Amino acid sequence: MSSNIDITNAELVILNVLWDSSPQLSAEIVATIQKDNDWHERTIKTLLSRLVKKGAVDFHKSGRAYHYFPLVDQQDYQTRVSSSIIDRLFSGRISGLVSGFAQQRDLSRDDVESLKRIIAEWEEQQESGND
Amino acid sequence: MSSNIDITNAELVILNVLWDSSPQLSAEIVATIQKDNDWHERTIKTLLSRLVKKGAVDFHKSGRAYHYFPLVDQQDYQTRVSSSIIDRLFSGRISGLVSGFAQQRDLSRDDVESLKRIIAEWEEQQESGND
DNA sequence: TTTATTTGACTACATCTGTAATCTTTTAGT
DNA sequence: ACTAAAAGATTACAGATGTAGTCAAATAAA
Repeated sequence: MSSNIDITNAELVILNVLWDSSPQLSAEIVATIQKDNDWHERTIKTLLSRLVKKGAVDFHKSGRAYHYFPLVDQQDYQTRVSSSIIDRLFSGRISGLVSGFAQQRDLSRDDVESLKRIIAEWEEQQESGND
Repeated sequence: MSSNIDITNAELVILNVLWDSSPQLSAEIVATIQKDNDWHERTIKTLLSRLVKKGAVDFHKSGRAYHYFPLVDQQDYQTRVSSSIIDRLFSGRISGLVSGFAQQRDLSRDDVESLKRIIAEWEEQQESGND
């Protein structure tokens, strides 16, 4: 329901940093991002501003420092995007996604453990919910 | 490695139709798409042209009829996109995607069966490949 | 208080995307 | 052979996006 905000690929990089830890100063965000991307500081600031303008990020200022934090929930956003991908690319079948992924980039043991747990939970629910 | 072509959301709708069945005449494609979307015929033709221009789709003509077919492999494209999503949204962990999906939109029995099979295959491989 | 500096706000601009209208070519029918 | 119709090719155009430069405001330091 909440926050049907569209986040672009570039903006997502910023959001990921804020989801990882927040609030953060823009200087910190810039530093973090420049470890992996060679984006100009101004570019990062622009993306930050756009995120603020579209309501995905906000800040409170104290003195000259602006502390940024995300307004969109990471889980919400993740499920929204992945649902959309699964629908548009895999006709709504998540197993298609998993099997494709498994073929291309081996699953890790952790992945498999997590998947098992998800399945176990699903099966418990079936027993209680169903007849 | 093959076909690092970028497909936009709108173009993907066209490609899905062609992946479903090909070759198809543009009129057929238009008809199929207009069942679900209310896109103008010209819009659909434009998207088709763009797909041709970027090498994702081709056609052979016989008489006045153009028979379109996809050049990019569906599996390739699926894994490429989903890998990218998993990396950018879930730090490369597919289980995050599955569990988010499972929470929001119940898994089907088929999904669970498929997931089990994928896990079973993975485990077999572990035994043979690993010590 | 004046100034230098830091930080954000505003502006810029080419390319991509969604959405289509018009022009042109080819072919089926007369 | 000519003409109408069908299909694609070309052109259009506003808004989104990636990528930054410049302007302005606020604050810390002198």
